[in-house]
Amino acid sequence: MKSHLQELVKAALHDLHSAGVFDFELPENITIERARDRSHGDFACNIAMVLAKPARSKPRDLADKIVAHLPASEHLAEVSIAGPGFINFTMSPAAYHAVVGEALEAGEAFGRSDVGAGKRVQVEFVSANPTGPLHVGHGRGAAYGATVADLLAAVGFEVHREYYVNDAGRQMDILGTSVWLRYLELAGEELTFPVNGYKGDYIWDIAADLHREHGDTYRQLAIDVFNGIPVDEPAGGDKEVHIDALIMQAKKMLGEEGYLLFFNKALEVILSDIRKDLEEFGVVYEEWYPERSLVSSGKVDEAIEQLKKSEHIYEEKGALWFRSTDFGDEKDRVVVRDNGVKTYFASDIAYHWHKLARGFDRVIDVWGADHHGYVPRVKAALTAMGDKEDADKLDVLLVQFASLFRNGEKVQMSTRSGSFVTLRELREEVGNDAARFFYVMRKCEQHMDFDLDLAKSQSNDNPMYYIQYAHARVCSVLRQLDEKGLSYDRASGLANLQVLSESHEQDLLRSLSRYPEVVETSALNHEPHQLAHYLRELANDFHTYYNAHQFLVDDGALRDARLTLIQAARQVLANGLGLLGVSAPESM
RNA sequence: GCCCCGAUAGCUCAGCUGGAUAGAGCGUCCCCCUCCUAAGGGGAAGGCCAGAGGUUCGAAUCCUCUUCGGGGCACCA
Repeated sequence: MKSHLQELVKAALHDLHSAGVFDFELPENITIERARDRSHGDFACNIAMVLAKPARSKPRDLADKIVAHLPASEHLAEVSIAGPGFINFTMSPAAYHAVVGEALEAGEAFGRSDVGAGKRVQVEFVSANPTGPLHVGHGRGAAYGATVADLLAAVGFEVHREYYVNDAGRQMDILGTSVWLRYLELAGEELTFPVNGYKGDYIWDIAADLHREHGDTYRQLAIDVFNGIPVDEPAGGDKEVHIDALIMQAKKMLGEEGYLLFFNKALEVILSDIRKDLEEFGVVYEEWYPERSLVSSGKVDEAIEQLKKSEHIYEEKGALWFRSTDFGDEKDRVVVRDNGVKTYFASDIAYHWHKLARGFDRVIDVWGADHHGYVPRVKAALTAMGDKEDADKLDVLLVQFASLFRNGEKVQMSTRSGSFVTLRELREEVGNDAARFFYVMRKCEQHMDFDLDLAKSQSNDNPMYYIQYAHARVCSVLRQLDEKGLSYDRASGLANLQVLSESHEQDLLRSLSRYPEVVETSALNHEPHQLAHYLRELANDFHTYYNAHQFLVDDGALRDARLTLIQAARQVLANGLGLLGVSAPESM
């Protein structure tokens, strides 16, 4: 509907332009908005006020001219000029009735569009280090990223969902070493577990597996393992130095093969757990991209070479620095440490550089808001290696923290103790549907209070149940047809939509017609919450209608029309919930 | 100190990228099942859009400053 009106206004403007009324360039985009107030019609256009100045004309006079040049359209019932110079459009009943037919005919495809056709977009999200199970913070990134990706796909983009696996680097070494130490304990050694080691139960599980499979093959005496290792923090030492020394010790005592056994086992177990967790959450990826492959394929070195070519690299205090301040970063960044080890940032530069080389038109990263300081340096690197245009292809969406609330109190989370709330625990407690819905109900830059009790409650307090219930109610009504011995004929329903004269029916039709617009703006703005809010409004329209009128009436034509209308509503509810990764139950 | 995000009804939040009289839900109060699931619906009350300037036909929305929350400022990942 909206795009139709834009075409009409555009045509009128061109008409006026060629008639010589305007001597300036016509605007590319014409804003058409839904009128907030019904008395202003269905849509409003502010173009006359926008162009009043360049046209050296009063807004209302200009509006008069535009209206006079509007092409005729069967979808338009009325056009009027109001207020300071708004052009208000009222759509014809036929325009709304057409939506019902479209929704039923297109089915699951209704609401999809092709505005993104021909464009490839990559969405990278979650990408949590594979050092333990996903926790509730990752959950928000997962739900948000997956929904943004699905929305983009719905409006025609070719979407590539990717998980960057940080399977190289120090954190992974700490993980492998932690598993080995637990293995030693299971083998009967007594030792003091490092403060900085990973302490979760899952580490014990992995160690137990290895001990079962390999017995005491990799056992060493604790006294030997800790011999010469600088003391840990509780003993007055430095926990970082302590753990680094233990890693070196593990590598030395286990040999490359033995060390890799522990390292890879830990990685494999945890990664497959993460993968399973996400799959159960309805989140699937086209690709799991390992950091190790970047290193082994030489892409990290290539990236550093490329940076050197760009002459934004210098050496100082034995380290190699990228002069990111040339591109607006607040300080320069180390790429290769004085010990010759490349930083995580180096991998990340290579990774993002390679992303662009893979030919995506847009690259989206979904990050936790705590990584915001990282954005300027990554963009700086991309600018240095290519140009500003490359850097502009990267969109970093920062997701703020989510706090869980139970019984009105904040649930404390701590990774330190290893007793954090995992995504899996959350899913088991409130269900996948509620988790997916609640995570995207708020826009991503908003801090979120996740109310566990509300997510579980089966009442209209809970917006997800409210929406699902509307869907189930339509299904229930259709089931009653047989029981009541009544018939339904869709063709008759579509042909008789003009009998739907009740205000509740008008409201529902109006809401249904908005759906394609909502999907598009939600997708292009990366704002799934808009869709969530829309669905609540649509469900409200339906419930109100349900309470005010009987659908299974004796009048056949009216019954067919009403059932056709609510089936269109059911389709839109199902499609919208589907895009959010939430099920649309047929009965509740 | 610097950077990012937020501040809208008692509470949790929308507000369609600058539009017409600021909207929902919850909570409070009143009302609606001999009727397709009351897991529902209707109504009332509730606001100096944190504060102060600015930009223009027009500001909750854009800019500056201030105040208060949250997060971040490594040769960690």
